[in-house]
Amino acid sequence: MVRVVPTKTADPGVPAGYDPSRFPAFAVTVDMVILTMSDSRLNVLLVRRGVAPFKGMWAIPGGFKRPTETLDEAAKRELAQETGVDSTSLLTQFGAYGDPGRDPRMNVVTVAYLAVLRDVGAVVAGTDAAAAALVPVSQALNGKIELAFDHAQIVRDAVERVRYDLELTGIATAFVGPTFTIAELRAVYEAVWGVHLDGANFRRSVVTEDGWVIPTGRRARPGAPGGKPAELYRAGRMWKYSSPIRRSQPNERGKGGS
Amino acid sequence: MVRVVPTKTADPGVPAGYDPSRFPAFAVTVDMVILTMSDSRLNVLLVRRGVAPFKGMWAIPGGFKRPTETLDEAAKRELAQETGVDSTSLLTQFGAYGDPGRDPRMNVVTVAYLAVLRDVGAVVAGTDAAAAALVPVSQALNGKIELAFDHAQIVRDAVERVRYDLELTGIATAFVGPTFTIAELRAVYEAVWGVHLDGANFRRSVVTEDGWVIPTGRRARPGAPGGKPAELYRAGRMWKYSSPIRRSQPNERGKGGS
DNA sequence: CAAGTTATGGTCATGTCAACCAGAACCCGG
DNA sequence: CCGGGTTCTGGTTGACATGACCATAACTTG
Repeated sequence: MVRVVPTKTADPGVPAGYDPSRFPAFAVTVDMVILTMSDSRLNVLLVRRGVAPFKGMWAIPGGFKRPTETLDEAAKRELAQETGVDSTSLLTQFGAYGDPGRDPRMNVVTVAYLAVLRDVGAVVAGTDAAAAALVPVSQALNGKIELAFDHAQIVRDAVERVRYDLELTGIATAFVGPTFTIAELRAVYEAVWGVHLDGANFRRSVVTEDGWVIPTGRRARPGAPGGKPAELYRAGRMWKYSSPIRRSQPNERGKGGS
Repeated sequence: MVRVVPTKTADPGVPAGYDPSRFPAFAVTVDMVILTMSDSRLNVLLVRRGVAPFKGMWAIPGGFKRPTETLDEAAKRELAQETGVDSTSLLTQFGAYGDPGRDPRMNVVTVAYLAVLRDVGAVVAGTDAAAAALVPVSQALNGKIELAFDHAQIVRDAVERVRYDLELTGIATAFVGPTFTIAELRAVYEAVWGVHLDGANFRRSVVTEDGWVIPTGRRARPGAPGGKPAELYRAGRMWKYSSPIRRSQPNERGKGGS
């Protein structure tokens, strides 16, 4: 089954029939999937294209990588350009897309980044409404809103990635504000996973995972329907791979996307 | 904290100061980290570079992406070219690398793929020993073997990725032959994670996860030191995210990488 | 003040998993 | 051929995690 192909193994980077000095030229772009929570739903930041191709259509923000910067730097620059947020920690590269013809103008390979932010409603409100908007990911994924290029697939992959990261890392705190209640944190899981979690059990899991959330002495004011005021926490360390809350299908009523 | 940046949001893909029709040109390559198990160690396939830059140094195989093919197709083509193996299922894209200066010749962005194969010793044996080799990843990562470009980092990231995938997917069966014993499968986990797992408990976890391994009636012949002949299995379906064996630090003596 | 709502704390039953033990089936050396 | 060593296989047990559920606290509105 494993055969030997002796030719070319000694010269990586040069496919047969190609002159090493003449390589196909590509444009490299960095595209950002900026996710946020608004009214208990997962939203993505979209911009309306002002130039051809796909002029007037919605797309995720992005831009050309410059030869003098790294991919991460390009992503950070784009994020700051779009939202004014300057934080590198919550930027995650999650995929590269290079299908031929994905950009009708030229050969473009794009590197996709995922950014998780707390409510960026201020950006949309302050900007020309036609230029940028936060839309629920459900609308962007079911075709309600048609996206330019292959951006629908990119958003789909980003959401899938954040679903995993929610379980494997402490990324959930990036969705909420600098101080938050356990219920707000639970709303993140419920929105992203599309499930319903028991409040009491969720709380126990979160507070026993020590170092993740840190209690501030204060309490939040209850909402309209009243209720006991919730304790306020702030984010502690984000760990890699320690799994605070686990996704499970057997119980926990809800959709539980399998 | 969130400020409005009205300029340019309507025109994604065009950084300030750049003419849209004149974008920086990059070469796009696809590099492969081909991992395999040899004598209970995790190995990576390296090739010796025959041309400048880094001529004579070890590197991971790769090549230019062609404008007419997708990234996945380019990876599949490269894998077949290097090993003769033609299987797309075990190819995973895991990262893109575009630091300025990573290739002294020109601006190159590379998309890295991970391939997990059962022993490809035949490939190396059939090739000129100077042209290709299987080396333990430990040697490639601790600097014992110096790699060209930023390939050391790419290999490091690939190993980290496979450590995760081992827990989250059924990729472990890709390391072993078409039929295998539970002990061989356990050796994969032990080598990749650097831990020691209890044989009895491992077996129970594997066989209860139904559909993953399928018993063939046959048994393997014991090795030199004897022992009860082990039952032979073949790989069943590979699932996504169902976690057969879990990584844990508290017990299971060994290094148990944290 | 009563009813409704949310947050928080606790109990309990179940399931999972690591640790451990025992027997089965092979090897080798004497 | 027999006994010790080794590996594989199956079973038991105890600690712990987790889901389901109940009770109380502390707020809201009417």
